[in-house]
Amino acid sequence: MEGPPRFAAVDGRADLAEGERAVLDRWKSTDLFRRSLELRKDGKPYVFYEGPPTANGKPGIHHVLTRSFKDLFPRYMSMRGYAVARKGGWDTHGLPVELEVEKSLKISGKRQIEEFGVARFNELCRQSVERYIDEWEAMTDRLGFWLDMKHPYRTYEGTYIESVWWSLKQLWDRDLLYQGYKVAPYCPRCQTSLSSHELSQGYQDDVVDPSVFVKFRLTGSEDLSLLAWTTTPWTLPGNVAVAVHPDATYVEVENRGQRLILARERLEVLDGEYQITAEMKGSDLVDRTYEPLFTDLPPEGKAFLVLSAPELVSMEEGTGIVHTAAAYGEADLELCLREGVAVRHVVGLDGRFLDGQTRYRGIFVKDADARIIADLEAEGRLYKAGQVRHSYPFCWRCDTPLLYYALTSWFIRTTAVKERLIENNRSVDWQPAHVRDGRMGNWLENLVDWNLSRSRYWGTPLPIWICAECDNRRCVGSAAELGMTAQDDLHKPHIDEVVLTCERCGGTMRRVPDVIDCWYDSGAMPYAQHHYPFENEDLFTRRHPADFICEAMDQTRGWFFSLLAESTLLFDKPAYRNVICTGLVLDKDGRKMSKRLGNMIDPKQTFAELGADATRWYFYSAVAPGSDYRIAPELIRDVVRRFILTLWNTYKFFCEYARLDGYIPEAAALGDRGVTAHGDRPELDRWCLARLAQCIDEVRAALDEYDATAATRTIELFVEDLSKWYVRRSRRRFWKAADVSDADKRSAYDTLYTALETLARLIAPFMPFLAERLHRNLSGHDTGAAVAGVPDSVHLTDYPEADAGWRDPALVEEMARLRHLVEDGLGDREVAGLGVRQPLREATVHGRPFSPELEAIFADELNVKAVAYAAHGDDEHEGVTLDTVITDDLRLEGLVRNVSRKVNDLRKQAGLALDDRIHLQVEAGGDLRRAVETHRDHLMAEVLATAIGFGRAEVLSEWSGKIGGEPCWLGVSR
RNA sequence: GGGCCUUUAGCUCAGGUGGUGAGAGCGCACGGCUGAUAACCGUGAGGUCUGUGGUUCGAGUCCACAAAGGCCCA
Repeated sequence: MEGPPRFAAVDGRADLAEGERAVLDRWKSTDLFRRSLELRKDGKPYVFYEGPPTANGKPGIHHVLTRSFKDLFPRYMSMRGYAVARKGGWDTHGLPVELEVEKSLKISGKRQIEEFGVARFNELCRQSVERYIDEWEAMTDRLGFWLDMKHPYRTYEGTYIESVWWSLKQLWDRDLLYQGYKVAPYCPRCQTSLSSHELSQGYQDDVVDPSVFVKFRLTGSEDLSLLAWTTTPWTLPGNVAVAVHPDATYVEVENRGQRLILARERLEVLDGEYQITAEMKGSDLVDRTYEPLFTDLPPEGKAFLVLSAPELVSMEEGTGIVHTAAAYGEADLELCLREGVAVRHVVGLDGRFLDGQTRYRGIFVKDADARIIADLEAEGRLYKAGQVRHSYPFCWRCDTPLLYYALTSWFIRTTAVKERLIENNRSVDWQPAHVRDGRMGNWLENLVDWNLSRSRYWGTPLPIWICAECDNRRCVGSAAELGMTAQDDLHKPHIDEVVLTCERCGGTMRRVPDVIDCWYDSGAMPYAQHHYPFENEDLFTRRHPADFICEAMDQTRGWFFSLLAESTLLFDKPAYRNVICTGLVLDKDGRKMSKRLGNMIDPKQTFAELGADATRWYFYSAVAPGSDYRIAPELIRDVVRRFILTLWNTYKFFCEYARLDGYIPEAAALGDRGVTAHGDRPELDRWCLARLAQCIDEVRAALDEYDATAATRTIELFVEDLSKWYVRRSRRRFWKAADVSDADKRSAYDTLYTALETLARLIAPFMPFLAERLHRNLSGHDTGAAVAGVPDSVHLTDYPEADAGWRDPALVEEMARLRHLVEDGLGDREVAGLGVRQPLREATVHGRPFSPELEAIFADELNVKAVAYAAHGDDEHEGVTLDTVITDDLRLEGLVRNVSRKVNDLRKQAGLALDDRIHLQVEAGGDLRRAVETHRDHLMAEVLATAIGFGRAEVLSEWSGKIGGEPCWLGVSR
């Protein structure tokens, strides 16, 4: 013994969850997160952006998934010496928040919100977004995710809104912000458009609607008409064009005295006999004009002509000629805007025809269908009318049939920078890689202008004021322009009371009542979280773009896009360089988690039962990023058993023996003996360090490529090798009764210590708690014996770097060969029916000779006295053959080994300590007695006996039975 | 309707640029070993690599189509 134990005793049970809580307490009481930031504050910045969640719902296991990755890389880079600020943030605006509040107030719709009072309503929204903030913080904390939640950005703060206003003003000044039309599903009773989420709730099947075939008479021809089909006759007064497929074949037919044009593929819609009189391409029809069906509200500008629209024309139904009402169909509007065709409404916001539409003025559109059909019939414009059953959307609140209706909206001209967006996206490293040109790339290729405005209440107000007199428009880029500051409440309804004077005519300017899409808020976080450009210009410049972000796959069109778009529009840069998209979290059967199926996993429970480390490790190692995660408690439990406990037990093994022997790792503490020089270590130890070096190299390479899966699997393999080969092969070196100054024992300690100490740092970013426990004890902090300068936390250390002297690929390969040959030999033993306890004379390796040290390992594994080699050709498989002749000597050795095995069992049963010495009593006859006598010294050493007596005696623990066919009694006492 | 992803052993997953008999862990069966750790070692059973075509001397891998499931967008 060299002194008091340097290492604290290690519990047999790892008790992971309890250990994690203790580590958390220590982190808190020693202010560790702050200290870790302080330590690296002069390092090169590594920029991480936190994608803000909305805290109006409880955090789920899928949030744990992304947060695990969000923690990993900042921790890794911090250990690499980078300064990694990690500012938390909350997304606070938006329709989901409003809907939650509506629900809690038991009100619904804009009218009722206005009656309730927008000021009170928005105040409730503000409170509601923090409802679950405690749970979010608790989850984040318990996971070990180091994120500054004390100084988060919130998208509702005045400073944040002001930065957003600044950015919109930038766009305004460059003519990238404009007012236009957008067709949306619209409820005329609630007088609001619906989001796609609301829309999907309101579909009804088997809705009966009219099916109408209408004749559009070509200009300059008495009786030749284009035949078109629609299920919404009320949109016919709004008709401005018809669309054809330019590549399809169209025919002119005579049918029941009428001359019609339709697609050849759609002739089946005709009733009765017909005769084809001409054939043409769709493109031949383009630009032909026709006579309008209704003339009482003529559009101003180009209208009533045939347009080419391959995306609009289906050959599955209808006639191949599509009636186009610009204001009442999304694709219709897009087409008309593209072709410069006039867009005008014939229906008001209440769903009734406008006064100008004299024939149907004031009639609700759906009620006008029958009259319109009758009028067309009377005027000879109807080919036929019937009914169809199809699914049609209704308002989920009031069951009113929804209208597709063009509303005034404000747009960002994202299409103007489409090429830059595509280029910037191409510079991003996506994980998984296919997202870049797949999901994201395709989205960008089909980019449309960003519909920015929402006619709602709880959001960043659109900072545009319009003069009531002269229609002059002004975009405001700061609070100061309004005589306000960022500390004022810039939300509705207060902001709506701010009236400006028109610079042009002196008239009154009022704000457009809309708020903006909350996705724009989230995409503004790189600059708005720092109140740029009003403050922190330097800070923003250094922290843009981000080096790393991570969110779930569904953010492609969400945050991933809003970040990229704003960064490109404002700064012509990508917003992030590396991004990990995680897949979904599914249950074990691949089903989505839902309350209904009862297959939800509560993170709190998982943490309490299995720990955050195991959960994190599962997410890193289970599948490649981007794939879906199937998750169940037993899968995480498997991580504990297979990996964590293996590591824990190796660590425990080391500490137990190191305490017994008084081992101290530091060279300085050992005077002139020092740590074992690399060249003096046995080959097994050099192999262990070579594997360690290989592991470090691979882990660093994987993390540098943001491949957590490869990194964790590499570590798993190393821990397996360490425990199941290095420790297994080295056990006797630790327990042999030699002083720790014994060079071989010292080398074993030095090697295992190095492996474990390095592993603690290697796993620190992945499993911050377990790593901390290992580090604190191995560094001596748990016993107060730490050497000066060794950090009290693993998270203040540097990430491991492989020692060049350790690398030895040839040795790694040679050991792998040895282990394969051992397998082969053990297989042979089984076939021969010879247990491994029975020594054999010789094994013959058909292959290259081993070095003497490896040969000894090989011989010991196979329990053979000697190893011979036989030549074999290069193309043959290497193999082992055994000499299975058992001599008398060999048989006696086998018997002794059986005795020592039994005695060690008795020691364990008697509860003796590892280093307790015993007195052994043996009663046996014949060969067995002879064997014990012959190998007396060997046996005593094996079982730590100070004496062997023959015959029965009073003992602590005893056994009787047969060994090698001979009756035998064994007893152990102190 | 469009885009993308997934499909390999009972389960969870690996299988760069196509190359001799398709892998790991868990589970199962058998055996061995153990002061070897909620163990360990060995052997074995278990696969039409979702299907159908194609390219090729050769396809789990490349191409096309199809099926099932998933995500996003219409």
